[in-house]
Amino acid sequence: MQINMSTRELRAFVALAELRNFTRAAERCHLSQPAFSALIRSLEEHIGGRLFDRTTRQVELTVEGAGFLEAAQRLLREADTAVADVRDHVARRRGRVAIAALPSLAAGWLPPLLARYHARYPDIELDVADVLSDDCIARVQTGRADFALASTQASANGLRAERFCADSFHLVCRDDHPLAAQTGHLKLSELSGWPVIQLARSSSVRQHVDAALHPRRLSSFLELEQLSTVAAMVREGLGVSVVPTLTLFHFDHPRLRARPVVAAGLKRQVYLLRRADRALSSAAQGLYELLMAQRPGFRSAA
Amino acid sequence: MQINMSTRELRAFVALAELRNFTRAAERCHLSQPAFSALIRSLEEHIGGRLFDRTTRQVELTVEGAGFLEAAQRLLREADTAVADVRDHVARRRGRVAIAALPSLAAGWLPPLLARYHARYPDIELDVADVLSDDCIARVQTGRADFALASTQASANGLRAERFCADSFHLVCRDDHPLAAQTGHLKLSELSGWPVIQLARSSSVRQHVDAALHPRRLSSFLELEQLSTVAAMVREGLGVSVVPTLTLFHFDHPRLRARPVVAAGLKRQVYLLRRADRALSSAAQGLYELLMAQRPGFRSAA
DNA sequence: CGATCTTACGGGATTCGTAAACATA
DNA sequence: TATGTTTACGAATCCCGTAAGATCG
Repeated sequence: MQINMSTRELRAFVALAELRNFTRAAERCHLSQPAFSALIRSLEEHIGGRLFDRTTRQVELTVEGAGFLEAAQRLLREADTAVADVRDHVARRRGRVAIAALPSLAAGWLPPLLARYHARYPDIELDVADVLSDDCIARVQTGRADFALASTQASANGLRAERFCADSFHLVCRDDHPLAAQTGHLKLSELSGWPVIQLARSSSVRQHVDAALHPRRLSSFLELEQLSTVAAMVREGLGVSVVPTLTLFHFDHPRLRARPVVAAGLKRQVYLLRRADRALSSAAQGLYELLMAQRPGFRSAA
Repeated sequence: MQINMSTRELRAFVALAELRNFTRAAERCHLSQPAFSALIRSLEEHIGGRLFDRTTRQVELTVEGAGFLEAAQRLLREADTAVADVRDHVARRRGRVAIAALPSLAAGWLPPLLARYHARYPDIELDVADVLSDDCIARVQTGRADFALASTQASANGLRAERFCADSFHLVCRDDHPLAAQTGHLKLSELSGWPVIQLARSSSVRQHVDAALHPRRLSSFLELEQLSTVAAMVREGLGVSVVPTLTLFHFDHPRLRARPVVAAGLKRQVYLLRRADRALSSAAQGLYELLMAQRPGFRSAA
């Protein structure tokens, strides 16, 4: 037979067991003494036996009550920590957020936002996977990431996608390059003939550029994996490159110039992907809200 | 901040977490669905955050709620076992009784009563110390025995004594002994001249006999520790002895005769000793009541 | 006789169930 | 539209505090 028992009853029981005095135990529980007495009596009735031997002058635990005291104290401790735990998680005093983001976002735009999040919730563990789109999706699907910022929509597969931001592209070249002679927008056609340093075909950046040019192709003589390497090559004058605006921080150098590129369809959409069947944890929700409030192109690129 | 939380709230939470459906979870808790809904809401308010993400069509644990679920299930398990434990002890389904009793009582009169107690409460552990009075007292004082049957009053020392029974004495001798020629009561004076086999001076039996005779003394030529040895010696015709009535079972033999002894003050009082500051456990109380109901000389010597 | 627990009882808060409103697939 | 949750609300219950009563040292 299962009983209804409240922490208040247990606290009353423990107080009386420790103080051996109804009046003082009632005070500790912020109850009138008769109310406290009734509480103890009801607990004893529920349990089906005396927990205390009492006269008007003396209150003592029964042998059975002494056994219950240990259990009651342990139960109270555990109940308190259980509640404190969930409160901590809800209040973001503890917890963990795991996200996945394209390297181009993870390296440039994300860090200052993560810093702000960490300053606000210093005891939340952060796990950022700077991986390509496919891995981003896999991590969200398997629950290893709470959400992801990637450039594929992937609306199927139990994921929910919402548009996060749109990233345009820039030409980057050295200041002594002919294309650096002008400022302002650049048409893709102006690139023809110039050697272009590109990223590997597996990267979403490269795929966007290729798709925008189709069926034309840039004259590429060098393919690299990392944008930072691309920047170094451009600095050496080996060629120019076309990169998303959000990655321009890689090319922040006195001798490098950037010009926006205009081309139909040359726009990289970034989506925020999350599981459709699961709500975000409080900690993840906090990061989500911060990212959404600071999404590039909507208010201020942080 | 400590919260009031009841097992009913926890059970409701666990039911909803498992069934993911308010209506069915309410049924399991024997509540109307709106009442159940209010219960969950109040639990969430106390905790300060959502435990479930719910629409009218879907109920899912939040990440925080999932963490709380484990704690809630553990808490319920422990609360149930704690209550079951104390109930078992109160109901004498489990427990332990330790008593101390004079060897003369422990060997003859006590065993059938213990057997009855054990038949009634088979899962109560029994611990009987068949020791002399001083040890009986010490065991009760130190808590190693719940109560004791001994022949010293020992009203001081934090013990409470109540008269248990009075034991008279018998002469025992072999059928060919002159004292066996008569039946009926025997005066102590009739013993003079006959060799008497006695117990050691440390035994309460011997002390009673000596006190009753004072300042006379029996002609003792043989002192023994155990009554069973006394019986063997008497059977051999080495002498007679004077022993408490309750120990006559040692002398139950075809060739042995027993005659009641009349003498002023030759009466052994047996007291039940218990700690004054402590009530008996339920298990001990059960044995106490059985022993009191069956005390020798008050109704029937079992 | 004084300190302390229990009982009695009226008032207030809590909680229940029914019924209606609301929301989502 | 059907299923299922929330809101509204009157009623029953529970629980508290004051005051009187009982009990033990």
